[in-house]
Amino acid sequence: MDCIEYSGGVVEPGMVESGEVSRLLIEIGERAKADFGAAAAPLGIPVPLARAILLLEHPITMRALADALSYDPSYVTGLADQLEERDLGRRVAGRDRRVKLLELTPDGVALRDRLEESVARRAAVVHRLAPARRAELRDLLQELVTLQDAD
Amino acid sequence: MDCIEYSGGVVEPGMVESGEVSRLLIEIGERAKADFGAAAAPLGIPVPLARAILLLEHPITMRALADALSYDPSYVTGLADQLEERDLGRRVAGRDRRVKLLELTPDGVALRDRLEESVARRAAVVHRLAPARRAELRDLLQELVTLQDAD
DNA sequence: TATTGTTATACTCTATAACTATA
DNA sequence: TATAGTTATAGAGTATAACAATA
Repeated sequence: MDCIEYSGGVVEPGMVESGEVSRLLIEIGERAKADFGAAAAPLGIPVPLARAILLLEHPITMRALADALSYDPSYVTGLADQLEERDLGRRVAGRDRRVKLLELTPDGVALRDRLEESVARRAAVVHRLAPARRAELRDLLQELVTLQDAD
Repeated sequence: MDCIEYSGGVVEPGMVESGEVSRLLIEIGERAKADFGAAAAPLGIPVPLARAILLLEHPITMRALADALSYDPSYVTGLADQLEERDLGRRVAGRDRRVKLLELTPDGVALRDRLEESVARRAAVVHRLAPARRAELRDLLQELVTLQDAD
């Protein structure tokens, strides 16, 4: 037969590799986050705020930002507060008066550029891969995001 | 010319993609961790402990475990305590009497099997990928880990 | 009734610093 | 002197629950 016996039951082929891939994604995600933090720290920006800033290329709903970052909306309220305190971003009213759009100030845009550059320069984990392999990886990750967002 | 101008300076080709890949790795890593947590929660195991258990296929030094998990050794002390409290693992003396090996008890091994099965089954993020693509991804991630461990 | 965002709060995760014991 | 592990503690990160306003 084509299945694998486990003490807990029977698993379809392909599932075991899924577990392996999950473990690797978590492990490498942690390392990537460490690199990312090291790139953002000199600019005085903690990781969650830096992640938000990079997503603010266009104005975006607080809720949409929460979804994109996989954060609870209540946490995004705090991030938006920090952006305003630092004059990096502001809330603007949407047409539906329940929603608030978040957008970067000129200072925020400038910081975002510096952040992008710093992150790209210090992406130690990724930088070791040969360019062609890096492109393959980007395509796979992009596919993964797209597949999940389709739900 | 072959370079890209940034407000902060000039960046070599390939670096920008590195930043993009870093961002994707963090984003997907978070989603993978959420799936992982959902798989471990029914077994009563928090994420950091679950990650440790999956790495304990063979007895391993506390320091080696810390490195593999990218945790500070002081944090691994706490994880080892939790394993012992739950009778899932124990510390055993090494030949060098400074080091302690961590190994799973029979209960720990049983739990590890169930954990592996549950994680594989509920790896929602990864499961959407076609098997061939999944294999490519695994190879790339494995390459990434190997490259970094070579330092 | 469902959705957006906010507040207050508490919990989980993780590192730092100072220490002990062994090498 | 350098390395493995521990202790105590503090800080960052994140979610939960209850709520207000709008749809």
